[in-house]
Amino acid sequence: MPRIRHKRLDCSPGCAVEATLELIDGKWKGVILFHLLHGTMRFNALRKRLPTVTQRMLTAQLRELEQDGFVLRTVYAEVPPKVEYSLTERGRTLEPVITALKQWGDTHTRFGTDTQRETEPEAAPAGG
Amino acid sequence: MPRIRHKRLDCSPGCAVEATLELIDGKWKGVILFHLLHGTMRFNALRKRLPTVTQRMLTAQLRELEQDGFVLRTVYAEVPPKVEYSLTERGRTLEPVITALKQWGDTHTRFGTDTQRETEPEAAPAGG
DNA sequence: CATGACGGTATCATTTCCGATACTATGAGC
DNA sequence: GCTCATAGTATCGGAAATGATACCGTCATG
Repeated sequence: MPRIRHKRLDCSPGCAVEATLELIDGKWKGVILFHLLHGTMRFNALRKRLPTVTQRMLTAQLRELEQDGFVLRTVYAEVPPKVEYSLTERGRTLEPVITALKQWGDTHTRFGTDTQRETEPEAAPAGG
Repeated sequence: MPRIRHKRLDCSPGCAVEATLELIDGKWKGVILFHLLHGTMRFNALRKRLPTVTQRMLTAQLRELEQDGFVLRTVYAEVPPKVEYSLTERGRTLEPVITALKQWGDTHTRFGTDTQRETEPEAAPAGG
């Protein structure tokens, strides 16, 4: 259970902030939750949304999210395998949080573009 | 700069979510921001609010927050030293985010009590 | 001189995170 | 038998985060 970072959340009232942060932290959870907010997705569909995540990591994050009761994992007895991920009711309660996170990012970071404009020289680090 | 976790935020629209998360992540940033929302605080005052944080960590988190433009560090030329931390305007823009985090925590975790009150047998799945 | 208060900094060791790669299982198609 | 597709799992190694502890600098007090 690598998700436990605080043995004791001794942080007075602000504690609730940390408690929440701890649950949705983890490098990919935020985005996963965000995508799942829009509907059920299969494992590989999720992977396509997260181009740089490894299979191992995606699985790990999904498991933790499942453990925390945020996502539901549905396995279909088919071949090839089919596994769907969706939010539980508890997972949906995170919507305002994810939304706040998204909105802030949209307004205050350079990632606030839903529709990538190809006319923008985004990442163009001179390689030499 | 230890706070960079994603080399590339290739996560489609949800990217903004991660971008924001990255800035307020860091084990203590959330709580620090929360406390600073209520007003300027001195270093040791902050420490008292975070009983389990080490001096080293608190300093580190504060520096990152400062680097990211969220907090303002004011040093007074006195002895013994006096350093005050307060939110910048940019820092205040995080208020809705912190609030959403706090509210979710208040409602869905056992830390939702300003005045410790364990009369709430929260539905704890994964009973370990 | 020694101690205390305040706010740090430096160093060391451990824990945890995360990526790369390889292996598993099954039915379809050739 | 070989390859493809899907969804994982197992193992190894390097990087980053975090904790513990000791040391720094200054003025006041005794």
